[in-house]
Amino acid sequence: MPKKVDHDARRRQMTDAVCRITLRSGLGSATFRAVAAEAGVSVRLVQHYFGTKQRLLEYTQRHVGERSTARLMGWIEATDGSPRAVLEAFLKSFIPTDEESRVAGLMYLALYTEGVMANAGKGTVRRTESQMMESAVLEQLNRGPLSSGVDPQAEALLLTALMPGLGQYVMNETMTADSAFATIDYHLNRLFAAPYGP
Amino acid sequence: MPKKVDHDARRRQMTDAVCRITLRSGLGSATFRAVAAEAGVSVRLVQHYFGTKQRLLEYTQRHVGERSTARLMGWIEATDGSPRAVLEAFLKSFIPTDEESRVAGLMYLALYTEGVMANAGKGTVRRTESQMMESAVLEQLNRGPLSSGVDPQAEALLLTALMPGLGQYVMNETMTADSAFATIDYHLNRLFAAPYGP
DNA sequence: TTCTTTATAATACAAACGTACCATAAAACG
DNA sequence: CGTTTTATGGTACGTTTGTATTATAAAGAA
Repeated sequence: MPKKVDHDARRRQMTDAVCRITLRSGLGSATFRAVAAEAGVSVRLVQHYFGTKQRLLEYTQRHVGERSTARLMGWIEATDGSPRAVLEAFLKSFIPTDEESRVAGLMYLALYTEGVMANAGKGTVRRTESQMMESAVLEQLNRGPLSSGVDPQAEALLLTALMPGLGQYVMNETMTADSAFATIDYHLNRLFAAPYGP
Repeated sequence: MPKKVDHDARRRQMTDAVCRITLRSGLGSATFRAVAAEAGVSVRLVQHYFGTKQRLLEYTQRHVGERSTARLMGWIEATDGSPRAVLEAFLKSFIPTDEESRVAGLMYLALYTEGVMANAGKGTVRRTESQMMESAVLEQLNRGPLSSGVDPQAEALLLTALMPGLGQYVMNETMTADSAFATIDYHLNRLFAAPYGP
């Protein structure tokens, strides 16, 4: 048998190439040939590890998602565990602050758009991610003391819709990451009751 | 000289074809040949009126934008002119409710993504639209009596980032248009002070 | 009518794409 | 050692793309 190789690492090497190319010149430029050249391997090898292009993109999406999740977990574990702090970390993880999170955001936008477009008329869309996000937000909201007049359910929906937009505005430099953070802080301040009463 | 023809109407006929195709099977499927077939004309004619594909997409983006603007103006003129009502109409115009606005939203997403990707590393992005939106929102917020603790500037930023997200969630059927409307109403209620005091 | 300009058409072409096919080297296992 | 399995490479094929080329019909101007 041939030299034993870490398939997952090899795949990651190529999906990383997909990310770099997409970041540089768009998802449409991530062809088999370009990916192979960027990863420093032959075209045949990309075929060997992914077979079809659709699977190449599926793996890319998964890898990007895994990194973002790991990133989020790190942020959350660095908090004191209070509902306000956990929620803040969760929300702020959607704001790109360095190259890695910028790549993740751009890849998500590109792949999400592709998916929405492909299933535009078919009624087959992924709503699991946003639903998971919504329930995670709701869970934290239900823990903490909220200001009067705050509807946790409505706020969870609102925050779930707000975060991608904030992230994208930071990505295309409409606003800085700091002002996105400030916006999150501002809104959370209006949501949570002060420790000594509303 | 040949028969006189309304160039703009002819172009619109073809950009409409681009929209229908994009809605059905993605922007990538909007090739010259597909657009020509969908519009019922020859490929050469599409070339004649747009020359290059980039210009075809530019015109499509402009036409979609014009329709959305007209749609928004109609909504606003149907209000009583109060800051709360104008802002509500403005925000709700981002929620797709019929086929036309659905198309507009999808086209915007597709073309916006294409644009973000193309200029990802170049620092050349269009931030004019969202800045115009932000100042329009701010203008209305500054008119009306706001609840205590509301920062108009921060809220304008927040609403500007929220609307595309809400619109997209309605588009991919994560939520219904009615719950998006309810979310907007809920948030505006927390923003504006009641007529008889906070 | 005749001419000239423009709308429209059919098709050709080079490039790029995803994928299939054929070949080779090397390493684990008997 | 030899065999077999697998990673890897080079390349060819058919399709589709955007665009260029050439040609024709028709309608206003003279």
